[in-house]
Amino acid sequence: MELNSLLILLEAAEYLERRDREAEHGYASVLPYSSDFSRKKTKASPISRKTQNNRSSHNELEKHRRAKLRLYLEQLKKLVPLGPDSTRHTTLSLLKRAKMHIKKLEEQDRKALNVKEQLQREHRYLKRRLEQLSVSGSVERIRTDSMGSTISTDSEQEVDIEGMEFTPGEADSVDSISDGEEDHYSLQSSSSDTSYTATHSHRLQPHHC
DNA sequence: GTCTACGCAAAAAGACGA
DNA sequence: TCGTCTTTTTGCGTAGAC
Repeated sequence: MELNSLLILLEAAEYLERRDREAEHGYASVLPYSSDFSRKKTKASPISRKTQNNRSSHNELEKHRRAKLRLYLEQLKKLVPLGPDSTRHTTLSLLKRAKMHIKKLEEQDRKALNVKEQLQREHRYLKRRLEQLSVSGSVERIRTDSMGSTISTDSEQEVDIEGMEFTPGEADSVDSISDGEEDHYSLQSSSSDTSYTATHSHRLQPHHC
């Protein structure tokens, strides 16, 4: 359905709601034509054939307009979950439901956006850490090579995880991400030459800039 | 300024369930 | 029968074309 039509229908719903509310409270409804509340139909005077033709064509147009409205309402009915009590729906109840449905979808959208941003932040942080680790890993390798040491291997990298902080939310999401991948964050030396063992099971605590 | 087309709202009439 | 909702008819306002 066209967005414009939906918006029109929602405006109509709000207008009807407002009118109902105000009727309950006993004050005049807000009409688009605020200066012309007392627009009454005058008794028809004898009318010419031309006027009659105009009237009937106008009636016909009005019929088309209502048919279009009905069509939009039918289309809207297919889009809006009506629930089990879908025996009888008035135009007003359908429009109210549509309004609620749209609000619900907007809320879902907002939440999904938050999660997405959170994951993007985590991704950026982990990428940075990976770069840092690969840089410090090669520096360490160069250092140990020049000293002739055999302590460091490719799988042995000291990870500086001090001073890294996650917010509770981020920590949780890291938890969920690293489930079953605990050894990504727990590095253990397996050097056979020495008894050196470095186990880091600390929770990662990144700083946020 | 007039004409025309269009849309909206009010009132009346019709339909329908409790 | 009464209340509520929908449909029909009609008058009015407004924008655009001329």
